[in-house]
Amino acid sequence: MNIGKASELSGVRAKTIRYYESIGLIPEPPRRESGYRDYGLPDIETLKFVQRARNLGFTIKDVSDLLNLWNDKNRASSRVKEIEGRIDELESMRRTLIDLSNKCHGDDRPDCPILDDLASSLNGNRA
Amino acid sequence: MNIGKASELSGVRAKTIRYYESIGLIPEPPRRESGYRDYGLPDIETLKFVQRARNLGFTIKDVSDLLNLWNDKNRASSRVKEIEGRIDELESMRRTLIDLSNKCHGDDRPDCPILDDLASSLNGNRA
DNA sequence: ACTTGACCTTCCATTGACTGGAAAGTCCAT
DNA sequence: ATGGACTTTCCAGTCAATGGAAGGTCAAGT
Repeated sequence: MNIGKASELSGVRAKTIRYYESIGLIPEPPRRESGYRDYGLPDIETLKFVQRARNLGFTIKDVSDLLNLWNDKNRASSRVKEIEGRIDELESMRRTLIDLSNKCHGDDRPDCPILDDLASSLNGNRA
Repeated sequence: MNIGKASELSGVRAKTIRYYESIGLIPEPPRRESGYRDYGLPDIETLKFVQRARNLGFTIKDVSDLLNLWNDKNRASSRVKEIEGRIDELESMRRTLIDLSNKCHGDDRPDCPILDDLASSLNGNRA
């Protein structure tokens, strides 16, 4: 598939995919006759993983290490699934906090209702 | 206290503290006769908060919003304590993953013992 | 009083991780 | 065969720091 599709499926901008390739974080995909990059489904998984780790504030170096680990151990250890699950949780909490700050912006009431949303979302994650 | 002490207590580099001040993320502290910045304990709390949020991948803009929220609602809502607790969890998980990738570096065994550490640390967080 | 070394100041340059835009090539539907 | 949406490379700009130079301050030691 073309870079545009890969971008759409992975959630990583085409520009950023090329950048990740340029710094060696992800491997160079094969090219078509035209010179267009050609990605497969495993590449999408890798890109998603990178995306999630970067969103959580890991550096490119960190991600590179995590990626090696993930490639080595993935499909061999079910614990990697746990790591992924945890990353999912981190992400959703992060988003919750961002929503919180966006929606509550300018709302000075000490009992801002978004805090209720947050509370239930947090309970949802924990329970 | 001087910027060095503030840096030590907050975990934010002196350089970065000045930078945060320069972009208006944190207020300008009073100066001594010498021109030295003079910080108090509440400033340390603010810096710690900023530090934690930045480590989790929030942008400066996000942090600025979260900081407002935190200032407004803090000491008024116990739910902010929940947010803080969650941020603590996020941080420790993040560190666990970084340790994982550092320590397992070069270790190809499919049963890398660090994964055991991770598993128990994750269980510790969940239970 | 003077020196030494660790601190502080500002300012400017550089880094890391993108992001935007130009200029040009490719693909495909009308 | 033409228009529009894709793709390519390359170079410049942004954001969030970080490094380093040049110089001022402070407390301790001699």
